[in-house]
Amino acid sequence: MPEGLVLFNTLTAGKESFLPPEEGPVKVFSCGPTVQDYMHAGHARTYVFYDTMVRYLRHLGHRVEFLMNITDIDESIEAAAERAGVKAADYASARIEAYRRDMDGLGISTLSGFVRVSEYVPQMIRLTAALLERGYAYMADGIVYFDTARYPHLGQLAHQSRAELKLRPIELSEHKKDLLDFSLWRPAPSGGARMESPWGEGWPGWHIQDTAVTSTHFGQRYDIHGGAHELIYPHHEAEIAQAEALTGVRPFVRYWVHCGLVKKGGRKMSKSEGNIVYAKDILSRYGADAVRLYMLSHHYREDFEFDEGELARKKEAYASMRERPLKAGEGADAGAVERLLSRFRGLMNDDFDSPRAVDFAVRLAGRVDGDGREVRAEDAAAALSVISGVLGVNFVEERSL
RNA sequence: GGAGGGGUGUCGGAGCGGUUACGAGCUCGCCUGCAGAGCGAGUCCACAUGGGUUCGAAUCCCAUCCCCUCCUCCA
Repeated sequence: MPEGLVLFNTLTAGKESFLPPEEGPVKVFSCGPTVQDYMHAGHARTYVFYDTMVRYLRHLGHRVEFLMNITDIDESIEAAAERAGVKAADYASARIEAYRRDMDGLGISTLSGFVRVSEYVPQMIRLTAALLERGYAYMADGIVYFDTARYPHLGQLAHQSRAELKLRPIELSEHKKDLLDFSLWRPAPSGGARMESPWGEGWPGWHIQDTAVTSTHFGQRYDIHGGAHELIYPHHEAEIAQAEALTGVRPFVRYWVHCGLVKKGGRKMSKSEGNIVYAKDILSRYGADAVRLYMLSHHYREDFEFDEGELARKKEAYASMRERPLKAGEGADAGAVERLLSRFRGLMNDDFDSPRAVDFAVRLAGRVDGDGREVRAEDAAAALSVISGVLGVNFVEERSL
């Protein structure tokens, strides 16, 4: 087992050793939700994973800033608000509150910022203006487009050439110079809220929203960008193009860490498929510990079928484990505890192998180590107390003061 | 075309170099007025294919075949 954390980087399509930045905290950004509806199990999986990733990085001693955006400007929100007969802004605010409740319910406690993109419109306008000024963008039919022909590295994340990318054109329009160009600013849709800009009242493009948030808080480069792998193209590809065109700093993000999707009925869970299971429902039925245990028992890069029976079994397993809880207390042998934790780290260091780490924790709760050898209750409890903090699952009963 | 994940006994599903995982189903037995539940035993030690490394591979390496997911918006 190689020393230190190794993670899979989509950009290089391979596992790499994680090297922290030369100075300052590890800066982590993950794509957050568009608040058109409540959080579903797929979102929950994603957020639980990145939360765990950040907990683990902190456990390793890194200082981490973890930022997530909330997309609260979107046609789907306007549409949902109209169906509900309320104003879009009110609708978005209510859904954001619901999201915060679900995030809390899931034990996602690592965020240093969970920000609404609508508060970053001035930055989006500034970035768009700068791209226009430097010739990386142009106007056509009232829309400001990013000129992908000017950026030579498009496709680096998806590992595809421009020709291959063109097989899947985005944002169809006859006014674009190139099939691959994407919008930075466009006129407001009818009935939608309007935002002032030098190019008329309108809306920011999707991709510039995240770039505005991260450039504000993280500057020209940051360390880890997360999100599900469905976002690689065009979203993440566009983010890279915008940022690097503007700053010339490559790579814009050092490690791209994409997670897999949750499926239901063989297809990815999504509103349009109509196969959604809401996070709030599984939380109330099974509890945060069981839900996290279930999510983390699948490796983050793996797509998996949402199986409620399996989740129910996790709940039972967790409940029976808690019937005779280990109590964190005195009498632990520091050396033995450290050996157990180093074993745990060995697992997590291999591209965040949470399924095996969870298995290890469950065994430890039964006072058995990874080799099936018995562990003293005091040592197991002390190690589990730390592991609980990393996985966000309570395996021990903390001593009440 | 690209990327990721897989191919294990009837099914589901572990396994990460060396003791039959486990669960479900099925079969038989015990129990029972019958059925079920429960208990016990069994379901011939299975791992996509072909090579290789090794004293030893489902587990590591190479090649091949097949399956699933994702690549408009989307976590």
